[in-house]
Amino acid sequence: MSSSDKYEKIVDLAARRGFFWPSYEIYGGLAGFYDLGPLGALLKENIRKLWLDYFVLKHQDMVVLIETPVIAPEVVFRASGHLESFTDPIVTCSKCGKIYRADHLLEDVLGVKFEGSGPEELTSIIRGRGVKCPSCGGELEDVRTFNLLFQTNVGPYKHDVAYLRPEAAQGMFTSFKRVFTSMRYSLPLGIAQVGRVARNEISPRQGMVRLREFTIMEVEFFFDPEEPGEPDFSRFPGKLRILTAEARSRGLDEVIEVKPEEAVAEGIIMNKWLAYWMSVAQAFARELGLSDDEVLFEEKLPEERAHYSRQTFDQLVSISRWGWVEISGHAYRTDYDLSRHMRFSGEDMTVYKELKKPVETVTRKVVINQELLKELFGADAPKITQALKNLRVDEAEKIIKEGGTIIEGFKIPSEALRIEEVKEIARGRRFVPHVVEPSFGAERLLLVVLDKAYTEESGRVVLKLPPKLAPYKLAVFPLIPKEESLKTIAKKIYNDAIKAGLTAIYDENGSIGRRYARVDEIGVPYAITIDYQTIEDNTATIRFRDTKEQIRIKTDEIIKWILNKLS
RNA sequence: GCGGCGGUCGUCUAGCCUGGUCUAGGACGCCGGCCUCCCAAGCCGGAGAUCCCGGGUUCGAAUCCCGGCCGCCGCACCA
Repeated sequence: MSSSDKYEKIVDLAARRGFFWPSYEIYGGLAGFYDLGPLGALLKENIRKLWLDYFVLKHQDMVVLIETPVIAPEVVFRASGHLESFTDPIVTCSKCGKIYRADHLLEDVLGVKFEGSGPEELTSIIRGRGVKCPSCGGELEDVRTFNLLFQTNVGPYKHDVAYLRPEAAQGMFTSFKRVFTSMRYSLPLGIAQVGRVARNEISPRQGMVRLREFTIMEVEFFFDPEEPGEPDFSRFPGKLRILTAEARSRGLDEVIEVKPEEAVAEGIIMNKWLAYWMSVAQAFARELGLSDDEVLFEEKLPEERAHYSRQTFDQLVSISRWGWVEISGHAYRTDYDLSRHMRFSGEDMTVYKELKKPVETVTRKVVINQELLKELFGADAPKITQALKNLRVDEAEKIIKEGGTIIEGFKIPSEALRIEEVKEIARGRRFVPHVVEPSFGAERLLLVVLDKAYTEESGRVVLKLPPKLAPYKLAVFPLIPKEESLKTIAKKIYNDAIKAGLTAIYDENGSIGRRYARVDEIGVPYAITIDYQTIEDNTATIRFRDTKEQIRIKTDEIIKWILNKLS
């Protein structure tokens, strides 16, 4: 089975059995949009729960979950930098149809920087300099902007422009103060969110891998850059496989294996919290059915990084058809976002931290002898004071040493200035927290999970999903459906399973083999069969999806047994 | 966005070149019945197709032509 075949089969299975399919199919579909079916919705929910466990609940002493809107006013994305950095000026060749980044094209041709120029400006430069398509020499069309943000309006007035968020992060930044105060002012603090985001990709292909609307699972982790605290690396042990930007820029694909704390010590990962959350991401991937050697952290090159990031690692996983696919991004966003929101909103986003010991600092200050100036210059004194006010200590010292100076035609004696030492006691300090961000795409994880779980056994599909992720946990079958007593017992077990909070399937249709095959195909890990022996001794068989083995167990212990297996 | 190829029951497909015999055939799956105490068994019956959408040519279009949508491949794009 080739890699492409396998992908085709997964997509086929997904549509046939109800994991996912292209949206709006009855109207011909819409590129970049997918529906999740009954099984897909359950699977995604289980992935979300697992993520929540790893990134929030296991860290609930420092990470909290919030929810913010999908739509945000324009100013948020002006502050975040997305309106600038998410908008590309592009120009199309009217002859061959090739599309170029207009500013990059002009940079290449004319050797001058044009970043930040508007489309009209760029168009007139193209016309004025007679720039042609570098590929075919054809005439270029007018420059247009392409923005990956989806635009909309709030309320009836067209000028109230708003955008659909391309990441959940901005909600965490704009509500940082609220969350921080409600969490009693403690750092480090992670704010997590699961939500829909939208990116107007120019040309989404790759099916479920690149969507125009998807679910992001994100943590913005805030910490004090000077005293970041110590992550407990022993919680998620193991090595990370890293492909550094340095190696990539030299054209190498040497993957190094290091413990996260060593990667920090060796300067490979810039920040210890960034490294810590990467180790959590690795452990999370393991639970999704990925072995450590199937996961790779690729450091992005400076030109590949988002505008807000100082260092970024993509967590890559190899799947059939598409090869290495990014399942999460790990960015060191520094204080970029909070500082920008401070500037645009005027809100103080700094955090106050008391020093363990107040620090006494001695600073030297320039003191102006106002009395003397008044005496000497009378009404002109304020003008001179104004001029002297901005002197630095070293400049004032020089004037004193040189016995005075001349300002605006007035001779200033050295006695007009003196240097004083001032003691200041600092009890705390204010700073803008720094942020590292682990960010996952839920639908991609769903595809990765299916890809890893998909197997075929003599022409039959067996979806070997980790039981925790399986949409349905058990199936219950009466061996001989026309036998009422078997049906009654089977239905009772099915109802007990539902009462216990499990997802279960009851099926009495077709031969037993067919029923097993049906549930294997959708990854049900345990199948319970009620046979004549059940009537005699109250035992039923549990059949395992992956091994086809069966064990016998008391019917009233089945639910407990399964719950135990899933915990 | 550009170029190439493609789109027929849930799925895979026959038919398209060479228009009518297509009220669109088959297989698998699905549903009902019979049979069967354990891995897609068999038999009987049934439901299921806007032939991707729109327009054109023609007496007549799944079939030929044009436009669109969607998918795949290449180029471009992908913070």
